[in-house]
Amino acid sequence: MQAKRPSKEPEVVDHRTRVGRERRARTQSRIIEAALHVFAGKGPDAPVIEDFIKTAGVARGTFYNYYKSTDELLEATSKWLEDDLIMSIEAAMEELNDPVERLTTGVLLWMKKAESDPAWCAFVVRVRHHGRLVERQLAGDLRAGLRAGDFSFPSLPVARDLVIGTMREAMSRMTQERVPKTHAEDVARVVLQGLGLDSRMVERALSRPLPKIRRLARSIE
Amino acid sequence: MQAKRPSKEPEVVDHRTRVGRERRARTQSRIIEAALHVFAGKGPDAPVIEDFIKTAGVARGTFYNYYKSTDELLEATSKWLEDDLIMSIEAAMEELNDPVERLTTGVLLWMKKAESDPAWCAFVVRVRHHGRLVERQLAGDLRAGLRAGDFSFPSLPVARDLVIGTMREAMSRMTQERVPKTHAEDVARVVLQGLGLDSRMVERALSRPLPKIRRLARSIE
Amino acid sequence: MQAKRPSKEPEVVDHRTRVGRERRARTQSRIIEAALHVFAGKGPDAPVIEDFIKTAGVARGTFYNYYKSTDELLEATSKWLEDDLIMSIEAAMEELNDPVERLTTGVLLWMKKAESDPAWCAFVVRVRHHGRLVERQLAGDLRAGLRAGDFSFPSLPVARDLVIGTMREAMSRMTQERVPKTHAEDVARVVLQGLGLDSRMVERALSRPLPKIRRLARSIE
Amino acid sequence: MQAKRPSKEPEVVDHRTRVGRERRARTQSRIIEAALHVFAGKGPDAPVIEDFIKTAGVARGTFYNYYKSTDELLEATSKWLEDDLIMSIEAAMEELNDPVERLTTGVLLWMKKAESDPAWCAFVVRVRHHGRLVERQLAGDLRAGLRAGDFSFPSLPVARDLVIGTMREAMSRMTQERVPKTHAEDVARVVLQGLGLDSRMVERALSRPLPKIRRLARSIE
DNA sequence: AATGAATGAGACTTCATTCAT
DNA sequence: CATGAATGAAGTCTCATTCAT
Repeated sequence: MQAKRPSKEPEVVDHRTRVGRERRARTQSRIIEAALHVFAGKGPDAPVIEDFIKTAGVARGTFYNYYKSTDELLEATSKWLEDDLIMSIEAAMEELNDPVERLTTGVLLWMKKAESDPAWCAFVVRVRHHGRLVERQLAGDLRAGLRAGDFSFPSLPVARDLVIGTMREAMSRMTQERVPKTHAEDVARVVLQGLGLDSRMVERALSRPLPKIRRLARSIE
Repeated sequence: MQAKRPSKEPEVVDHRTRVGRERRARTQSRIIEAALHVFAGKGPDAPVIEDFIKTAGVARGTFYNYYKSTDELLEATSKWLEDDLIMSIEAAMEELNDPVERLTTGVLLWMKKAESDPAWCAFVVRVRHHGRLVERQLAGDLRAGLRAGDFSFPSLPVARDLVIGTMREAMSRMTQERVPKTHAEDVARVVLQGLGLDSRMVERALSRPLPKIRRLARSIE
Repeated sequence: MQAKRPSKEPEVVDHRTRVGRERRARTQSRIIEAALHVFAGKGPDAPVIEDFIKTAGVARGTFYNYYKSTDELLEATSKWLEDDLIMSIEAAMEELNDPVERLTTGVLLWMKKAESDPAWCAFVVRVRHHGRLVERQLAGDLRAGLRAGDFSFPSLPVARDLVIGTMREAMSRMTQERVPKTHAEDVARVVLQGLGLDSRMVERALSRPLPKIRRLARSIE
Repeated sequence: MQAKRPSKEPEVVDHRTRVGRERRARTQSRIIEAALHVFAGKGPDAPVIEDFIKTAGVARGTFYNYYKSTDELLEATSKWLEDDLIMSIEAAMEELNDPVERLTTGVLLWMKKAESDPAWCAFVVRVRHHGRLVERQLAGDLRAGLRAGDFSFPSLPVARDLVIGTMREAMSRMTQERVPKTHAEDVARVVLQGLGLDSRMVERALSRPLPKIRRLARSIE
């Protein structure tokens, strides 16, 4: 009650502001989601603005209200995907400590996600994007597993190439042909073998139940 | 002097024709070699005609005397590289029969070539080109090694992903950072491990001397 | 308190209407004042709506509540400036009759105003605006001075070019470099000389005290 | 005769090169000449690429083979005009030494040129372009005339404003209305008066015959 | 009135392709 | 064949204008 100000104004402004912000957020989502599909289908270089706006159903100018170039949009899409990833995979792995278990779980969840979310899979394959976080965690697990004597490989970078490279190719095939149900497991198996894990430990690692992840598929239609 | 050469060519070739033909061959070489570097540097999509003609030092119109589009040039460059590869690696492997030995040798020679020919390496990485021949031979060796009981992996396609993917990543890193002298060997080691080869056999396979190959580096400067 | 003002406005104005009207007037002022600065800085063609609304701190749509185009805004700004000018210079000259005195006073006051109001100066220079009134009065004074035998020049239009042109260039320089305190006087001197005024009369004209003007600087900050 | 080289090639190349260069020069001329008219008509800001290419009769892409922006074209056009000016006016004045004579001649020739070349006149008025050279020469003459005691004005910059400003306004009017035959002379007269030149000297300066100039009108149609 | 997101016409710019020499 | 100027379709980008809230 301290002020007599004609409290109509602030209300109105707030309402308008809120509505505007909501609309803005919705449009931005539509563009990013369109971008995900477009990039997944055509790669990072081929798409033209037309592709995005037609897919998103917005006007040419609207695009530029949000992004100055396709590069910027690519960046934003990658970032968005990474956030999504953190919500699904990274979070689930937080509680795991054993490097072998972590690595196994990581590969399995990643491949499962690729299966359940073809757009995400295609995007990662074509744009060759994977965040810093993934690389850092992978490097940590590899190093720890090596020290613990579980792994046996000649150098960290090459071990990393094995893990990343195999998964990439495996995902690449997923965008082109049907893969068997055991695909994720198969990939994990050769990767663990390649890292020099004892075959009994491979079996044990693969027999453990997977932790639940918050959502496997993104909500975008 | 012009008369004595083994002359697969038809005999009656007057001076002007010969000069023309040689010039033609020379110009085409310049364009292809330029293309190799350009594609290696910018990938398959980004380059524009300007890039090729500037690098090759020819006129705009000259380009179209040889290729109708950058796609056709990419095709030609790939083909040329494949011929080159056959002359260096495939030939050397013709005499080997044991699948483990063949696979080991193949990986090692491939990585050595990548080391000694950065443009080739960059091209393969960026353009993601590798010929049918390579895939076919690889598939054959994997199948044979599996049947022979040397290898142990859950499926042929995944084994292929392991080999190709690991090498690709390893080559990709070669275009960006310096790698140790043992790089080729390191890569071969994790790949063989990943295929389930017994560790003693891995050592034995890696200790064999490499066959000579006709030339490691292409002649273009 | 609201009741007592001289109230040219119609009497029965309820509170809401009055608030609205005041707000309207306030918004319009903000836009016009912003426009003055923007036009002064960028000239009449370069500015875009964005410039005006950002400077005025209003929303895009608000602009169109007042003006349909930047041209209309330019017109309005010019008009506003002219009104301002009448309140400052024209009014002060109403009482003068001698053409030489009027012309001298006009030039001096005009240049003084340019000194004291850089935005106005820049606007006049860049937009090349000066109202009809000024031209008419100038023409009258020139003709009268010529008839009276004080001036001596070959033609009215050329005399007008001398006066207007010299002042414009002098003002243009004021927007770019510092000018001495005597600038206004210096300009008046060469102009009077150019009009063929006898040198003793030039001195006499310049020694007369300037009439006061209502305000030299406009009230906008 | 010194060399046996198959002197066909150099010939051919030379011919082609020469033809190409000639065509290039011709196209560039067409663009510049079009630009002169377009800028003269619309000022420096309003024109769009379309205006130039339509006037010049060249394709859109051709424009960009020569200039990256309308600004660059404006620059080039100004430069070209300046070269033209040097060939017509500056050259004719080289032999004159007396500052009064030089200044009188300069003003007269300039105004004559403006009369005989409306496009040039309009360009100078709208674009407000005049080269450094003109300013420098003008400053020199004003200073010399002041020292010699012929001129009498309060400051060099203001004298310059008088000369430049008066001529600009006079030229501006020439683009809008018809001016009498004596226009050039009239302008010179008030300018000289304004600089404080004694009236008898004004008459004498104006009675001297004008030097011939190489060409008054440019050759472009 | 005021707001600001959305719009699309119209500008700019690139670049593959043609063609006369 | 080689040359490189000219071309114009296809893309990018800006900005005046509309409109629901």
